[in-house]
Amino acid sequence: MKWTDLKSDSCPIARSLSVVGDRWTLLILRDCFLGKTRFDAFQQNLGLTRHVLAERLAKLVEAGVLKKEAYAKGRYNYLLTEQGKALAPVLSSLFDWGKTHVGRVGAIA
Amino acid sequence: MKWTDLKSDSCPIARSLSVVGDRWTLLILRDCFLGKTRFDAFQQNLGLTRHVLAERLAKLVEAGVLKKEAYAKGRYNYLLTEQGKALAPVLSSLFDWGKTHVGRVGAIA
DNA sequence: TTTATACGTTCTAATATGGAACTTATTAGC
DNA sequence: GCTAATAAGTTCCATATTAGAACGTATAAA
Repeated sequence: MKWTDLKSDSCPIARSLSVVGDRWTLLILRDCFLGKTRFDAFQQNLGLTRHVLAERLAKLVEAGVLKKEAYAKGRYNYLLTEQGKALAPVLSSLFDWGKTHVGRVGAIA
Repeated sequence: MKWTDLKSDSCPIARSLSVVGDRWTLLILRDCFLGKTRFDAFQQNLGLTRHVLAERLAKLVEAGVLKKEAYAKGRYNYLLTEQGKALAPVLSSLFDWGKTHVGRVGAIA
C-alpha cells in the first residue's frame, strides 16, 4: 500500500489517517479545539512553515473537517465542522495517553 | 516549535505525537493490535519500505511501546507493552471516526 | 545441500518539509 | 490621506524524509 492510497483502504483507521495522519495536522486541529481560528495564529503557535500550514488547511477544508469563513475581505477564520468536532475523542485519547505514558523529555521549563 | 521538539512539549497531545505521529507508525500499531508481530508481516501487509519500517520499530521499542523478543536466533516478535496496549483508545477513536466520517474514496473492491 | 524464510542494511531517486523572503490586500495609527 | 502594521498566502532554495529496489547474513525447511 502507498501512503497516498490510504483514503481508499477498507480499514477505517487507515482512512482516518489519510485525513489526519500527516505531520502537524492533529496539532493544527488541537489548536482549533483550543479556539484558534486564524492562519497566523496557527503558524505562530506551532512554528510550522507557512507553506505546509497552507497545504494542511486546504486539505482539511477539502476533507470537510474545517470550513473557511471570511470575517473580512481577504481574512478568514478556520472553523471546525461537525465532522471536525467529531475528532474530539481522538485528541482526548491522545491527551490521556501522553499525560500518562509519555514523560516530558529534555523540557526547558 | 520544531517537529523533533515535540517530545519536550508541555502538551500531552504533542508528546503523544512525538511517539506515534510519524507516517506509518499508527498503522504498524494497528497491525500489532490485530496480532501481527513480525517484521515481514508488517512490511508485506502495509507496503511501507523496509528501511522506514526498521526505523519505526526501533523508535517504538526505544519509546517502550513495543518490546522486541527473540523467538529464534535472529528472529523476533514485536509485542505491545502495557504502554502500547494503552493506545487502544486512540486506535479505537480513529476507527470510529473513519467509519462514520470518512468514505472510501476510489476503492477498487 | 540447496532453497526459502526472516530481518535487516545500503544505495539512489523522488517527495516532503524547513527557512526565509516576497506579494497583495486590509486595517490601524497619525 | 499617508504610513506602518497585520493577515493570508506564495515562491524559492536547502535539507530531511520516504520510496523503491538490491544486497547481506543468518536460520530453518525440503
